[in-house]
Amino acid sequence: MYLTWRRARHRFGEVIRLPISSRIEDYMEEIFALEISGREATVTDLANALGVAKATVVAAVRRLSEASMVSHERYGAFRLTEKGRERALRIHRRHEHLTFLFEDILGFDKKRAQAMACVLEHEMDEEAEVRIMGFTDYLARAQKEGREWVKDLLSVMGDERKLPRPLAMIPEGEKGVVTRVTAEEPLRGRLFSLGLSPGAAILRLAAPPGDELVNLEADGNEITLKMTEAASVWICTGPDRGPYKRGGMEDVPYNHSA
Amino acid sequence: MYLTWRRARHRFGEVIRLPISSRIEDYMEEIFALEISGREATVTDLANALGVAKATVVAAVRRLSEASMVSHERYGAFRLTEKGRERALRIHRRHEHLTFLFEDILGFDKKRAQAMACVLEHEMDEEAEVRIMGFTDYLARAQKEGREWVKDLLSVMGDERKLPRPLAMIPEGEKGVVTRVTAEEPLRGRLFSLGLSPGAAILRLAAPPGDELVNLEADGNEITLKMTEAASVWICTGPDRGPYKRGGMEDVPYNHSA
DNA sequence: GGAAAAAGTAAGATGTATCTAACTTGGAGG
DNA sequence: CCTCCAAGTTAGATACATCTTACTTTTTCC
Ligand SMILES: [Mn+2]
Ligand SMILES: [Mn+2]
Ligand SMILES: [Mn+2]
Ligand SMILES: [Mn+2]
Repeated sequence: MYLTWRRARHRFGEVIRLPISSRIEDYMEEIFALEISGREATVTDLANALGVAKATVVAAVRRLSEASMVSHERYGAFRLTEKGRERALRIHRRHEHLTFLFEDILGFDKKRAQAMACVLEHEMDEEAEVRIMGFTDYLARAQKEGREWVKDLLSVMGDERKLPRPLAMIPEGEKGVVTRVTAEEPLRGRLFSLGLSPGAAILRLAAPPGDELVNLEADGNEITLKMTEAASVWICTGPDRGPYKRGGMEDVPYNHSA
Repeated sequence: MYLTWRRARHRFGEVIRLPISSRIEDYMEEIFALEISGREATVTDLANALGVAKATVVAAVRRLSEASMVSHERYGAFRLTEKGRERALRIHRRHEHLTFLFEDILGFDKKRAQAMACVLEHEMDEEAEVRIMGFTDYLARAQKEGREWVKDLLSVMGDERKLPRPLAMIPEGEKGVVTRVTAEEPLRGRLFSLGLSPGAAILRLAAPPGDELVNLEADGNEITLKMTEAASVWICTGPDRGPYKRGGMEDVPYNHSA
Protein backbone atom coordinates (compact mmCIF):
# COMPACT_ATOMS: atom_id res chain seq x y z
CA MET A 1 0.00 0.00 0.00
CA TYR A 2 1.72 3.07 -1.21
CA LEU A 3 0.18 5.37 1.38
CA THR A 4 2.09 3.52 4.04
CA TRP A 5 5.29 4.13 2.23
CA ARG A 6 4.45 7.78 1.69
CA ARG A 7 3.62 8.27 5.31
CA ALA A 8 6.80 6.52 6.37
CA ARG A 9 8.86 8.92 4.29
CA HIS A 10 6.84 11.77 5.68
CA ARG A 11 7.53 10.75 9.25
CA PHE A 12 11.23 10.65 8.62
CA GLY A 13 11.04 14.27 7.63
CA GLU A 14 11.78 13.73 3.99
CA VAL A 15 10.47 16.54 1.84
CA ILE A 16 8.08 15.03 -0.64
CA ARG A 17 6.83 16.85 -3.67
CA LEU A 18 3.08 16.95 -3.37
CA PRO A 19 1.39 18.07 -6.51
CA ILE A 20 -2.30 18.78 -6.07
CA SER A 21 -4.14 17.27 -9.01
CA SER A 22 -7.38 18.66 -10.32
CA ARG A 23 -9.17 15.75 -8.73
CA ILE A 24 -7.69 16.56 -5.34
CA GLU A 25 -8.71 20.18 -5.86
CA ASP A 26 -12.28 18.91 -6.11
CA TYR A 27 -12.00 17.55 -2.59
CA MET A 28 -10.72 20.90 -1.35
CA GLU A 29 -13.52 22.66 -3.12
CA GLU A 30 -16.09 20.50 -1.43
CA ILE A 31 -14.58 20.98 2.01
CA PHE A 32 -14.70 24.71 1.37
CA ALA A 33 -18.31 24.60 0.27
CA LEU A 34 -19.24 22.76 3.45
CA GLU A 35 -17.28 25.15 5.63
CA ILE A 36 -18.88 28.29 4.28
CA SER A 37 -22.34 26.89 4.68
CA GLY A 38 -21.61 26.34 8.34
CA ARG A 39 -21.29 22.58 8.24
CA GLU A 40 -18.35 20.43 9.23
CA ALA A 41 -16.60 18.51 6.51
CA THR A 42 -16.65 14.82 7.34
CA VAL A 43 -15.49 11.72 5.51
CA THR A 44 -19.07 10.72 4.84
CA ASP A 45 -20.04 14.13 3.48
CA LEU A 46 -17.17 14.15 1.05
CA ALA A 47 -17.73 10.57 -0.01
CA ASN A 48 -21.34 11.37 -0.80
CA ALA A 49 -20.61 14.68 -2.47
CA LEU A 50 -17.90 13.27 -4.70
CA GLY A 51 -19.44 9.89 -5.28
CA VAL A 52 -16.53 7.82 -3.98
CA ALA A 53 -15.94 5.32 -1.20
CA LYS A 54 -15.07 6.60 2.23
CA ALA A 55 -11.64 5.02 2.08
CA THR A 56 -10.96 7.09 -1.03
CA VAL A 57 -11.73 10.26 0.87
CA VAL A 58 -9.37 9.25 3.63
CA ALA A 59 -6.59 8.80 1.09
CA ALA A 60 -7.33 12.12 -0.59
CA VAL A 61 -7.45 14.01 2.67
CA ARG A 62 -4.21 12.47 3.76
CA ARG A 63 -2.58 13.97 0.70
CA LEU A 64 -4.13 17.33 1.42
CA SER A 65 -3.01 17.11 5.00
CA GLU A 66 0.56 16.32 3.98
CA ALA A 67 0.46 19.26 1.62
CA SER A 68 -0.67 21.44 4.55
CA MET A 69 -3.91 22.28 2.84
CA VAL A 70 -6.14 20.62 5.42
CA SER A 71 -5.76 19.92 9.10
CA HIS A 72 -7.28 16.78 10.45
CA GLU A 73 -6.99 14.83 13.66
CA ARG A 74 -8.10 11.22 13.70
CA TYR A 75 -11.84 10.74 13.80
CA GLY A 76 -12.40 14.48 13.64
CA ALA A 77 -13.67 16.82 10.93
CA PHE A 78 -11.46 18.41 8.29
CA ARG A 79 -10.55 22.06 8.33
CA LEU A 80 -8.80 23.92 5.58
CA THR A 81 -5.62 25.71 6.54
CA GLU A 82 -5.22 29.34 5.58
CA LYS A 83 -3.29 28.32 2.49
CA GLY A 84 -5.78 25.60 1.64
CA ARG A 85 -8.71 27.92 2.11
CA GLU A 86 -7.26 30.47 -0.28
CA ARG A 87 -6.81 27.88 -2.94
CA ALA A 88 -10.17 26.25 -2.34
CA LEU A 89 -11.88 29.62 -2.52
CA ARG A 90 -10.42 30.20 -5.96
CA ILE A 91 -11.57 26.83 -7.22
CA HIS A 92 -15.02 27.11 -5.71
CA ARG A 93 -15.49 30.64 -7.00
CA ARG A 94 -14.52 29.59 -10.51
CA HIS A 95 -16.89 26.66 -10.34
CA GLU A 96 -19.80 28.75 -9.18
CA HIS A 97 -19.28 31.55 -11.62
CA LEU A 98 -18.61 29.32 -14.60
CA THR A 99 -21.77 27.41 -13.78
CA PHE A 100 -23.63 30.70 -13.62
CA LEU A 101 -22.26 31.66 -17.03
CA PHE A 102 -22.95 28.34 -18.70
CA GLU A 103 -26.30 27.56 -17.16
CA ASP A 104 -28.00 30.80 -16.23
CA ILE A 105 -26.65 33.02 -18.96
CA LEU A 106 -25.79 30.78 -21.89
CA GLY A 107 -28.56 28.29 -21.29
CA PHE A 108 -26.65 25.00 -21.19
CA ASP A 109 -28.44 22.33 -19.27
CA LYS A 110 -27.44 21.95 -15.68
CA LYS A 111 -25.47 18.75 -15.99
CA ARG A 112 -23.47 19.98 -18.94
CA ALA A 113 -22.80 23.31 -17.26
CA GLN A 114 -21.53 21.52 -14.16
CA ALA A 115 -19.31 19.18 -16.13
CA MET A 116 -17.79 22.00 -18.14
CA ALA A 117 -17.27 24.22 -15.10
CA CYS A 118 -15.73 21.40 -13.14
CA VAL A 119 -12.89 20.84 -15.59
CA LEU A 120 -12.38 24.46 -16.57
CA GLU A 121 -12.06 25.62 -12.96
CA HIS A 122 -8.71 23.84 -12.74
CA GLU A 123 -7.28 25.39 -15.88
CA MET A 124 -7.73 29.04 -15.03
CA ASP A 125 -5.37 31.44 -13.38
CA GLU A 126 -6.45 34.62 -11.67
CA GLU A 127 -6.22 36.65 -14.85
CA ALA A 128 -8.45 34.22 -16.73
CA GLU A 129 -10.92 34.34 -13.89
CA VAL A 130 -11.04 38.11 -13.90
CA ARG A 131 -11.63 38.10 -17.63
CA ILE A 132 -14.41 35.52 -17.46
CA MET A 133 -16.00 37.41 -14.62
CA GLY A 134 -16.03 40.64 -16.59
CA PHE A 135 -17.48 38.82 -19.55
CA THR A 136 -20.18 37.17 -17.47
CA ASP A 137 -21.18 40.33 -15.66
CA TYR A 138 -21.40 42.27 -18.88
CA LEU A 139 -23.68 39.64 -20.44
CA ALA A 140 -25.79 39.38 -17.30
CA ARG A 141 -26.28 43.10 -17.17
CA ALA A 142 -27.07 43.43 -20.86
CA GLN A 143 -29.58 40.64 -20.47
CA LYS A 144 -31.24 42.27 -17.49
CA GLU A 145 -31.47 45.52 -19.42
CA GLY A 146 -33.12 43.65 -22.27
CA ARG A 147 -30.58 44.47 -24.97
CA GLU A 148 -31.52 43.11 -28.36
CA TRP A 149 -28.10 41.73 -29.17
CA VAL A 150 -28.13 39.46 -26.14
CA LYS A 151 -31.44 38.02 -27.18
CA ASP A 152 -30.10 37.41 -30.66
CA LEU A 153 -26.86 35.95 -29.36
CA LEU A 154 -28.68 33.53 -27.10
CA SER A 155 -31.24 32.62 -29.67
CA VAL A 156 -28.70 31.68 -32.36
CA MET A 157 -27.16 29.34 -29.81
CA GLY A 158 -30.33 27.32 -29.91
CA ASP A 159 -30.43 27.07 -33.70
CA GLU A 160 -29.73 23.86 -35.47
CA ARG A 161 -26.55 23.91 -37.40
CA LYS A 162 -24.37 21.66 -39.48
CA LEU A 163 -20.94 20.96 -38.12
CA PRO A 164 -17.98 21.40 -40.46
CA ARG A 165 -15.15 19.08 -41.45
CA PRO A 166 -11.61 20.00 -42.43
CA LEU A 167 -11.23 20.62 -46.13
CA ALA A 168 -8.95 17.59 -46.33
CA MET A 169 -11.91 15.34 -45.51
CA ILE A 170 -14.17 16.64 -48.26
CA PRO A 171 -14.37 14.20 -51.18
CA GLU A 172 -13.57 15.25 -54.71
CA GLY A 173 -16.47 16.80 -56.52
CA GLU A 174 -18.21 17.92 -53.39
CA LYS A 175 -19.30 21.50 -52.80
CA GLY A 176 -19.35 23.33 -49.52
CA VAL A 177 -18.98 26.58 -47.66
CA VAL A 178 -16.05 27.74 -45.58
CA THR A 179 -17.15 28.22 -41.99
CA ARG A 180 -13.87 28.84 -40.22
CA VAL A 181 -10.16 29.16 -40.81
CA THR A 182 -8.22 28.09 -37.76
CA ALA A 183 -4.70 28.65 -39.07
CA GLU A 184 -2.18 30.78 -37.23
CA GLU A 185 -1.55 34.23 -38.48
CA PRO A 186 0.86 34.28 -41.37
CA LEU A 187 -1.04 31.48 -43.08
CA ARG A 188 -4.49 32.72 -42.11
CA GLY A 189 -3.98 35.96 -44.00
CA ARG A 190 -2.76 34.12 -47.04
CA LEU A 191 -5.76 31.81 -47.07
CA PHE A 192 -8.10 34.76 -46.67
CA SER A 193 -6.50 36.53 -49.58
CA LEU A 194 -6.99 33.39 -51.69
CA GLY A 195 -10.67 33.78 -51.02
CA LEU A 196 -10.86 31.18 -48.28
CA SER A 197 -12.71 33.07 -45.61
CA PRO A 198 -15.95 32.24 -43.83
CA GLY A 199 -18.84 32.23 -46.26
CA ALA A 200 -16.83 31.39 -49.37
CA ALA A 201 -18.31 28.67 -51.56
CA ILE A 202 -15.85 25.99 -52.56
CA LEU A 203 -15.73 22.93 -54.76
CA ARG A 204 -13.11 20.29 -54.25
CA LEU A 205 -11.43 19.23 -57.46
CA ALA A 206 -9.50 16.09 -58.35
CA ALA A 207 -6.28 15.99 -56.36
CA PRO A 208 -3.02 16.34 -58.23
CA PRO A 209 -0.80 13.26 -58.07
CA GLY A 210 1.43 12.96 -55.02
CA ASP A 211 -1.08 13.06 -52.19
CA GLU A 212 0.42 16.22 -50.80
CA LEU A 213 -1.77 18.81 -52.48
CA VAL A 214 -5.42 19.76 -52.68
CA ASN A 215 -7.09 21.40 -55.65
CA LEU A 216 -10.24 23.37 -55.25
CA GLU A 217 -12.33 26.12 -56.65
CA ALA A 218 -13.08 28.98 -54.29
CA ASP A 219 -15.70 31.46 -55.44
CA GLY A 220 -14.83 30.57 -59.01
CA ASN A 221 -11.02 30.69 -58.82
CA GLU A 222 -9.05 27.48 -58.99
CA ILE A 223 -6.44 27.21 -56.27
CA THR A 224 -4.00 24.62 -54.95
CA LEU A 225 -3.11 24.15 -51.31
CA LYS A 226 -0.74 21.93 -49.41
CA MET A 227 -2.52 19.36 -47.27
CA THR A 228 -1.14 20.97 -44.12
CA GLU A 229 -2.76 24.22 -45.17
CA ALA A 230 -6.04 22.61 -46.11
CA ALA A 231 -6.23 21.10 -42.63
CA SER A 232 -7.13 24.42 -41.09
CA VAL A 233 -9.98 25.27 -43.43
CA TRP A 234 -13.33 24.03 -42.14
CA ILE A 235 -16.11 23.26 -44.57
CA CYS A 236 -19.82 22.66 -44.21
CA THR A 237 -21.31 20.53 -46.95
CA GLY A 238 -24.70 19.30 -47.98
CA PRO A 239 -28.03 20.90 -47.14
CA ASP A 240 -29.43 17.54 -46.18
CA ARG A 241 -27.95 16.81 -42.79
CA GLY A 242 -30.96 16.46 -40.54
CA PRO A 243 -31.25 17.73 -37.02
CA TYR A 244 -28.07 17.17 -35.10
CA LYS A 245 -27.73 13.93 -33.25
CA ARG A 246 -27.62 14.19 -29.52
CA GLY A 247 -25.00 12.13 -27.75
CA GLY A 248 -21.29 12.25 -27.16
CA MET A 249 -19.71 12.40 -23.71
CA GLU A 250 -19.08 8.70 -23.88
CA ASP A 251 -16.68 7.36 -21.31
CA VAL A 252 -16.13 10.39 -19.18
CA PRO A 253 -13.45 9.34 -16.72
CA TYR A 254 -14.97 10.62 -13.54
CA ASN A 255 -18.50 10.95 -12.39
CA HIS A 256 -17.99 13.69 -9.90
CA SER A 257 -20.15 16.54 -8.82
CA ALA A 258 -17.85 19.03 -7.15
CA MET B 1 3.09 -5.40 -16.72
CA TYR B 2 -0.61 -4.98 -17.05
CA LEU B 3 -0.56 -4.74 -20.81
CA THR B 4 0.55 -8.32 -21.01
CA TRP B 5 -2.38 -9.38 -18.93
CA ARG B 6 -4.77 -7.24 -20.96
CA ARG B 7 -3.51 -8.63 -24.21
CA ALA B 8 -3.74 -12.14 -22.89
CA ARG B 9 -7.38 -11.67 -22.00
CA HIS B 10 -7.91 -10.08 -25.38
CA ARG B 11 -6.42 -13.03 -27.20
CA PHE B 12 -8.71 -15.41 -25.41
CA GLY B 13 -11.62 -13.51 -26.80
CA GLU B 14 -12.79 -12.07 -23.55
CA VAL B 15 -14.82 -8.94 -24.04
CA ILE B 16 -13.11 -6.18 -22.16
CA ARG B 17 -14.76 -2.88 -21.44
CA LEU B 18 -12.55 -0.25 -22.97
CA PRO B 19 -13.42 3.20 -21.81
CA ILE B 20 -11.65 5.92 -23.74
CA SER B 21 -10.42 8.49 -21.27
CA SER B 22 -9.99 12.12 -22.13
CA ARG B 23 -6.27 11.58 -22.21
CA ILE B 24 -6.63 8.79 -24.75
CA GLU B 25 -8.89 11.05 -26.78
CA ASP B 26 -5.95 13.44 -26.99
CA TYR B 27 -3.95 10.75 -28.76
CA MET B 28 -6.78 10.20 -31.21
CA GLU B 29 -7.04 13.89 -31.81
CA GLU B 30 -3.37 14.12 -32.63
CA ILE B 31 -3.50 11.17 -35.01
CA PHE B 32 -6.41 12.85 -36.72
CA ALA B 33 -4.59 16.16 -36.98
CA LEU B 34 -1.65 14.40 -38.61
CA GLU B 35 -3.86 12.47 -41.00
CA ILE B 36 -5.72 15.49 -42.31
CA SER B 37 -2.53 17.38 -42.92
CA GLY B 38 -1.35 14.54 -45.10
CA ARG B 39 1.23 13.11 -42.74
CA GLU B 40 1.49 9.64 -41.30
CA ALA B 41 1.02 9.26 -37.59
CA THR B 42 4.07 7.59 -36.11
CA VAL B 43 5.09 6.75 -32.57
CA THR B 44 7.70 9.47 -32.63
CA ASP B 45 5.28 12.10 -33.90
CA LEU B 46 2.79 11.40 -31.16
CA ALA B 47 5.43 11.24 -28.48
CA ASN B 48 6.67 14.66 -29.50
CA ALA B 49 3.26 16.16 -29.94
CA LEU B 50 1.99 14.97 -26.57
CA GLY B 51 5.22 15.32 -24.68
CA VAL B 52 5.47 11.72 -23.52
CA ALA B 53 7.91 8.86 -23.97
CA LYS B 54 7.57 6.63 -26.99
CA ALA B 55 6.72 3.66 -24.82
CA THR B 56 3.77 5.62 -23.51
CA VAL B 57 2.47 6.13 -27.02
CA VAL B 58 2.74 2.44 -27.72
CA ALA B 59 0.61 1.67 -24.69
CA ALA B 60 -1.97 4.31 -25.58
CA VAL B 61 -2.24 3.15 -29.15
CA ARG B 62 -2.64 -0.42 -28.05
CA ARG B 63 -5.70 0.63 -26.11
CA LEU B 64 -7.05 2.49 -29.10
CA SER B 65 -6.37 -0.48 -31.26
CA GLU B 66 -8.21 -2.83 -28.90
CA ALA B 67 -11.11 -0.40 -28.88
CA SER B 68 -11.10 -0.55 -32.71
CA MET B 69 -10.39 3.13 -32.95
CA VAL B 70 -7.03 2.78 -34.63
CA SER B 71 -5.50 0.14 -36.84
CA HIS B 72 -1.85 -0.55 -36.51
CA GLU B 73 0.45 -3.25 -37.68
CA ARG B 74 3.78 -3.65 -35.96
CA TYR B 75 6.36 -1.10 -37.04
CA GLY B 76 3.84 0.66 -39.25
CA ALA B 77 2.01 3.94 -38.98
CA PHE B 78 -1.33 4.37 -37.21
CA ARG B 79 -4.56 4.86 -39.05
CA LEU B 80 -7.87 5.76 -37.52
CA THR B 81 -10.73 3.42 -38.25
CA GLU B 82 -13.99 4.87 -39.50
CA LYS B 83 -15.37 4.88 -35.98
CA GLY B 84 -12.17 6.33 -34.58
CA ARG B 85 -12.05 9.02 -37.21
CA GLU B 86 -15.58 10.14 -36.43
CA ARG B 87 -14.77 10.49 -32.79
CA ALA B 88 -11.41 12.12 -33.38
CA LEU B 89 -13.00 14.61 -35.75
CA ARG B 90 -15.40 15.69 -33.04
CA ILE B 91 -12.62 16.17 -30.50
CA HIS B 92 -10.35 17.96 -32.91
CA ARG B 93 -13.13 20.23 -34.13
CA ARG B 94 -14.06 21.18 -30.60
CA HIS B 95 -10.44 21.86 -29.79
CA GLU B 96 -9.94 24.08 -32.80
CA HIS B 97 -13.12 26.01 -32.42
CA LEU B 98 -12.81 26.49 -28.68
CA THR B 99 -9.29 27.75 -29.22
CA PHE B 100 -10.62 30.13 -31.83
CA LEU B 101 -13.23 31.40 -29.38
CA PHE B 102 -10.90 31.77 -26.42
CA GLU B 103 -7.88 33.13 -28.22
CA ASP B 104 -9.03 34.94 -31.34
CA ILE B 105 -12.34 36.24 -30.13
CA LEU B 106 -12.12 36.54 -26.37
CA GLY B 107 -8.45 37.43 -26.28
CA PHE B 108 -7.06 34.87 -23.84
CA ASP B 109 -3.41 34.22 -24.32
CA LYS B 110 -2.53 31.28 -26.48
CA LYS B 111 -1.38 28.93 -23.76
CA ARG B 112 -4.42 29.53 -21.62
CA ALA B 113 -6.75 29.17 -24.58
CA GLN B 114 -5.15 25.85 -25.46
CA ALA B 115 -5.33 24.54 -21.91
CA MET B 116 -8.96 25.49 -21.53
CA ALA B 117 -9.95 24.10 -24.93
CA CYS B 118 -8.11 20.88 -24.27
CA VAL B 119 -10.12 19.98 -21.20
CA LEU B 120 -13.44 21.37 -22.39
CA GLU B 121 -13.32 19.44 -25.66
CA HIS B 122 -13.86 16.21 -23.72
CA GLU B 123 -16.88 17.47 -21.80
CA MET B 124 -19.05 18.50 -24.70
CA ASP B 125 -21.69 16.60 -26.55
CA GLU B 126 -22.89 17.48 -30.00
CA GLU B 127 -25.55 19.80 -28.70
CA ALA B 128 -23.07 21.73 -26.61
CA GLU B 129 -20.81 21.98 -29.62
CA VAL B 130 -23.55 23.33 -31.82
CA ARG B 131 -24.39 25.91 -29.20
CA ILE B 132 -20.81 27.04 -28.74
CA MET B 133 -20.39 27.21 -32.49
CA GLY B 134 -23.42 29.44 -32.87
CA PHE B 135 -22.18 31.63 -30.08
CA THR B 136 -18.70 31.91 -31.57
CA ASP B 137 -19.91 32.67 -35.06
CA TYR B 138 -22.25 35.32 -33.83
CA LEU B 139 -19.49 37.05 -31.90
CA ALA B 140 -17.05 36.73 -34.78
CA ARG B 141 -19.50 38.27 -37.16
CA ALA B 142 -20.49 41.07 -34.83
CA GLN B 143 -16.82 41.81 -34.33
CA LYS B 144 -16.13 41.89 -38.05
CA GLU B 145 -19.04 44.24 -38.52
CA GLY B 146 -17.61 46.51 -35.86
CA ARG B 147 -20.56 46.43 -33.47
CA GLU B 148 -20.08 48.61 -30.45
CA TRP B 149 -21.31 46.08 -27.95
CA VAL B 150 -18.61 43.60 -28.93
CA LYS B 151 -15.95 46.20 -28.39
CA ASP B 152 -17.40 47.00 -24.98
CA LEU B 153 -17.76 43.35 -24.08
CA LEU B 154 -14.17 42.61 -24.98
CA SER B 155 -12.84 45.71 -23.35
CA VAL B 156 -14.48 45.03 -19.97
CA MET B 157 -12.80 41.64 -20.05
CA GLY B 158 -9.48 43.41 -19.84
CA ASP B 159 -10.46 45.59 -16.88
CA GLU B 160 -9.02 45.03 -13.47
CA ARG B 161 -11.53 43.77 -11.02
CA LYS B 162 -11.78 42.62 -7.45
CA LEU B 163 -12.80 39.03 -6.96
CA PRO B 164 -15.60 38.31 -4.51
CA ARG B 165 -15.81 36.02 -1.49
CA PRO B 166 -18.87 34.24 -0.14
CA LEU B 167 -20.74 36.29 2.41
CA ALA B 168 -19.85 33.71 5.05
CA MET B 169 -16.19 34.71 4.75
CA ILE B 170 -16.74 38.41 5.33
CA PRO B 171 -15.71 39.46 8.85
CA GLU B 172 -18.09 41.25 11.17
CA GLY B 173 -18.18 44.98 10.68
CA GLU B 174 -16.99 44.82 7.10
CA LYS B 175 -18.84 46.50 4.26
CA GLY B 176 -19.14 45.22 0.74
CA VAL B 177 -21.19 44.94 -2.40
CA VAL B 178 -23.11 41.92 -3.67
CA THR B 179 -21.67 40.84 -7.01
CA ARG B 180 -23.46 37.56 -7.62
CA VAL B 181 -26.05 35.24 -6.16
CA THR B 182 -25.39 31.67 -7.20
CA ALA B 183 -28.28 30.00 -5.39
CA GLU B 184 -30.75 27.75 -7.15
CA GLU B 185 -34.11 29.14 -8.00
CA PRO B 186 -36.45 28.99 -5.07
CA LEU B 187 -33.81 30.52 -2.80
CA ARG B 188 -32.43 32.93 -5.36
CA GLY B 189 -35.76 34.72 -5.64
CA ARG B 190 -36.06 34.97 -1.90
CA LEU B 191 -32.59 36.45 -1.55
CA PHE B 192 -33.32 38.94 -4.29
CA SER B 193 -36.52 40.02 -2.60
CA LEU B 194 -34.55 40.57 0.62
CA GLY B 195 -32.48 43.07 -1.30
CA LEU B 196 -29.56 40.75 -1.93
CA SER B 197 -29.05 41.22 -5.64
CA PRO B 198 -25.96 42.33 -7.54
CA GLY B 199 -25.06 45.89 -6.67
CA ALA B 200 -26.59 45.92 -3.19
CA ALA B 201 -24.40 47.40 -0.47
CA ILE B 202 -24.14 45.26 2.64
CA LEU B 203 -22.59 45.43 6.07
CA ARG B 204 -21.99 42.31 8.08
CA LEU B 205 -23.20 42.57 11.65
CA ALA B 206 -22.28 40.60 14.76
CA ALA B 207 -23.42 37.00 14.37
CA PRO B 208 -26.19 35.76 16.64
CA PRO B 209 -25.11 33.00 19.00
CA GLY B 210 -25.22 29.50 17.62
CA ASP B 211 -22.91 29.74 14.61
CA GLU B 212 -25.72 28.87 12.25
CA LEU B 213 -26.91 32.33 11.30
CA VAL B 214 -25.57 35.47 9.70
CA ASN B 215 -26.77 38.98 10.47
CA LEU B 216 -26.30 41.76 8.00
CA GLU B 217 -27.59 45.04 6.78
CA ALA B 218 -28.55 45.17 3.13
CA ASP B 219 -29.25 48.61 1.70
CA GLY B 220 -30.23 49.73 5.17
CA ASN B 221 -32.46 46.83 6.21
CA GLU B 222 -31.26 44.39 8.82
CA ILE B 223 -31.70 40.77 7.79
CA THR B 224 -30.75 37.34 9.08
CA LEU B 225 -29.77 34.42 6.91
CA LYS B 226 -28.86 30.83 7.54
CA MET B 227 -25.22 30.04 6.83
CA THR B 228 -26.23 27.74 4.00
CA GLU B 229 -28.05 30.61 2.35
CA ALA B 230 -25.24 33.07 2.94
CA ALA B 231 -22.87 30.71 1.13
CA SER B 232 -24.36 31.58 -2.23
CA VAL B 233 -24.08 35.36 -1.89
CA TRP B 234 -20.79 36.68 -3.23
CA ILE B 235 -19.39 39.92 -1.88
CA CYS B 236 -16.67 42.27 -3.02
CA THR B 237 -15.09 44.26 -0.23
CA GLY B 238 -12.53 47.01 0.12
CA PRO B 239 -11.53 49.53 -2.51
CA ASP B 240 -7.89 48.88 -1.77
CA ARG B 241 -7.11 45.61 -3.47
CA GLY B 242 -4.38 46.45 -5.96
CA PRO B 243 -4.00 45.00 -9.42
CA TYR B 244 -4.80 41.33 -9.43
CA LYS B 245 -1.98 38.92 -8.85
CA ARG B 246 -1.07 36.71 -11.73
CA GLY B 247 -0.56 33.04 -10.94
CA GLY B 248 -2.64 29.99 -10.35
CA MET B 249 -2.49 26.84 -12.47
CA GLU B 250 -0.14 25.28 -9.97
CA ASP B 251 0.33 21.55 -10.34
CA VAL B 252 -1.55 20.92 -13.48
CA PRO B 253 -1.57 17.16 -13.87
CA TYR B 254 -0.60 16.89 -17.49
CA ASN B 255 1.57 18.97 -19.68
CA HIS B 256 0.02 18.12 -23.00
CA SER B 257 -0.48 20.11 -26.10
CA ALA B 258 -3.11 18.25 -28.08
C1' DG C 1 -23.44 2.21 31.44
C1' DG C 2 -23.49 -0.89 27.90
C1' DA C 3 -24.97 -2.57 23.28
C1' DA C 4 -25.81 -1.46 18.68
C1' DA C 5 -25.23 1.60 14.98
C1' DA C 6 -22.65 4.87 12.55
C1' DA C 7 -18.50 6.86 11.30
C1' DG C 8 -13.81 6.49 10.36
C1' DT C 9 -9.53 3.97 9.16
C1' DA C 10 -6.35 0.32 7.42
C1' DA C 11 -4.92 -3.29 4.23
C1' DG C 12 -4.61 -5.05 0.09
C1' DA C 13 -5.87 -5.03 -4.71
C1' DT C 14 -6.93 -3.12 -9.57
C1' DG C 15 -6.66 -0.05 -13.65
C1' DT C 16 -4.59 3.88 -15.95
C1' DA C 17 -0.86 6.70 -17.32
C1' DT C 18 3.45 7.40 -17.05
C1' DC C 19 8.74 6.59 -16.91
C1' DT C 20 13.64 4.39 -17.99
C1' DA C 21 16.45 0.91 -19.72
C1' DA C 22 16.99 -2.68 -22.60
C1' DC C 23 15.94 -5.04 -26.68
C1' DT C 24 14.36 -5.76 -31.78
C1' DT C 25 13.37 -4.42 -36.32
C1' DG C 26 13.54 -2.06 -40.76
C1' DG C 27 15.71 0.62 -43.92
C1' DA C 28 19.46 3.74 -45.95
C1' DG C 29 24.07 3.99 -47.57
C1' DG C 30 28.25 2.25 -48.58
C1' DC D 1 24.94 -7.76 -49.11
C1' DC D 2 26.07 -6.01 -44.83
C1' DT D 3 26.27 -2.62 -41.24
C1' DC D 4 24.54 0.53 -38.36
C1' DC D 5 21.23 3.78 -36.76
C1' DA D 6 16.80 5.49 -36.09
C1' DA D 7 12.41 3.95 -35.03
C1' DG D 8 9.62 0.92 -32.61
C1' DT D 9 8.77 -2.31 -28.85
C1' DT D 10 8.95 -4.76 -24.43
C1' DA D 11 9.88 -5.32 -19.55
C1' DG D 12 9.64 -3.71 -15.27
C1' DA D 13 8.75 -0.05 -12.19
C1' DT D 14 6.28 4.17 -9.91
C1' DA D 15 2.36 7.29 -8.78
C1' DC D 16 -2.40 8.15 -8.42
C1' DA D 17 -7.23 7.34 -7.79
C1' DT D 18 -10.08 4.19 -6.91
C1' DC D 19 -12.44 -0.16 -4.87
C1' DT D 20 -13.86 -3.94 -1.24
C1' DT D 21 -13.37 -6.06 3.04
C1' DA D 22 -12.25 -5.99 7.53
C1' DC D 23 -11.16 -3.61 11.69
C1' DT D 24 -11.48 0.33 15.27
C1' DT D 25 -13.44 4.25 17.35
C1' DT D 26 -17.15 7.27 18.44
C1' DT D 27 -21.89 8.23 19.04
C1' DT D 28 -26.54 7.13 20.06
C1' DC D 29 -29.98 5.55 22.68
C1' DC D 30 -32.36 2.29 25.71
MN1 LIG E 1 -13.43 20.12 -10.73
MN1 LIG F 1 -15.82 21.97 -9.07
MN1 LIG G 1 -7.72 17.35 -24.63
MN1 LIG H 1 -7.15 18.80 -27.69
